[in-house]
Amino acid sequence: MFTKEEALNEIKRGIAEVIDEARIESLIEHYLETGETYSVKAGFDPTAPDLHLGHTVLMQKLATFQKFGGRVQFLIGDFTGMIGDPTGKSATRKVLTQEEVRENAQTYKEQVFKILDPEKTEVVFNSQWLDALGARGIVELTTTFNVARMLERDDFEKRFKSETPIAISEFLYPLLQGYDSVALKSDIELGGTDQKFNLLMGRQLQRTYNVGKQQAVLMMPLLEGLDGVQKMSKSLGNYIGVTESPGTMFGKLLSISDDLMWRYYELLSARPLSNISALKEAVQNGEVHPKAAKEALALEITERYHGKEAAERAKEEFDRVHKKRDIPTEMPEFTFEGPLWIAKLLNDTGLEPSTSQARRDIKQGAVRIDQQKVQDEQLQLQNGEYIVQVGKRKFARVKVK
RNA sequence: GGUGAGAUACUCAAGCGGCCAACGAGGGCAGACUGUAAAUCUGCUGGUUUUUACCUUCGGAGGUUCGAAUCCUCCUCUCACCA
Repeated sequence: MFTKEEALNEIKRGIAEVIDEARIESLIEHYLETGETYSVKAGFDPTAPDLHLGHTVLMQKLATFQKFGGRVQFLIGDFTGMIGDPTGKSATRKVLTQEEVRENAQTYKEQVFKILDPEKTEVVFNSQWLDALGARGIVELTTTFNVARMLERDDFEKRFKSETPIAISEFLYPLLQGYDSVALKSDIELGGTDQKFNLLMGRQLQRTYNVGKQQAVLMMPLLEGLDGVQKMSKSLGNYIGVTESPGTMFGKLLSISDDLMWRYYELLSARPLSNISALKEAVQNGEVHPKAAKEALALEITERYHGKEAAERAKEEFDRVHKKRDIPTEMPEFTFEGPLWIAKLLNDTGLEPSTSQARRDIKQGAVRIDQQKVQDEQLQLQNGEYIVQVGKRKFARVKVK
């Protein structure tokens, strides 16, 4: 079992903001006394899920709640997805078919249950109750709120002042998301900091609709990407996707800076806080090498998505290439007709984007054949098998006939 | 609707008739150093085996000129101010 303090510490770990902490406290107290669980809601977009570690921060927090008596309401916003959360960028959204929503939900489940306990998770779709709401229900819902309050939302306010159009449907989004909390009678809702307005709406509506309780709200920060500065996102290329290969995942995790490592420990690791602070201390006074700490993190995360064996193989492979300066066991293979100019070969194998770039790298001593630096940029490869390498990471096995 | 400013390589940003494949910064790649990194130092960063050369690039289309990213005309788009 656990103590209330333990639970609260883990729950508050890494969070950006909490509203109504007292309520969370009493929910946990109640659970400890009576064993009665409570519900924790989090909503997700039904568009194609391409999850990266940034998304998993929220999942991790949900998993924490599951450890401490929480029941997760994993909400897929298939109805609200039609509107799209109003960021002001894209006004209209493609409406997904039933089929697509189901497929995406399936993908979510596959990825999400690597973190969440399926026994304590309920997957729900908001079309279930929002469809039933009907025109009458929606009109009623809109009477509970007024435009002035709606315009308090940051992005609405900005857009209104700058006279950027706001569709009426966009006003509906926060209301509908809030109504989800009414329908689900959630005790707690989790979301990103950007969701604050919507999350509070849930609280407000629960009171208006006399649900008999008001949800506490917990907001998670956005995870920094590999560069340690900007938020992790696919478009910035600083992400680690949960479906990436074990080798790639391990390598990327190991390449983050030491500072960022602690942030990742805080937000992504399943280790208890006490364990992490002990580790941090050990690193600070030199007992544990920072690299060892980073390896442990990389192993933990890689293992979560690919299993223990694959994670360990990824580590061995990484050590082989980087520590021993050896060559990897597997690499792409090519066969060409010889004789072949080295720069052309580099270009043809995709190791270099152009022969010009290849020449530049040869000049710099970045290109190796069978571990030997290439000096002559005019080098012609004759028949044989070679292992060609550019920089530290790019390899290919080449057969010349 | 009117007036003014602008559109340059991945991004920002110089250049304002030849010395421009285009200053500089960021990013990226590579080398050294390491712990794999980070920090630091160095090099490179349109393409092409004619590599002290050639070809294609400076919003688009034309034009002036021996020669244009730079000047002229039209077009498209962005921003600012006025109404």
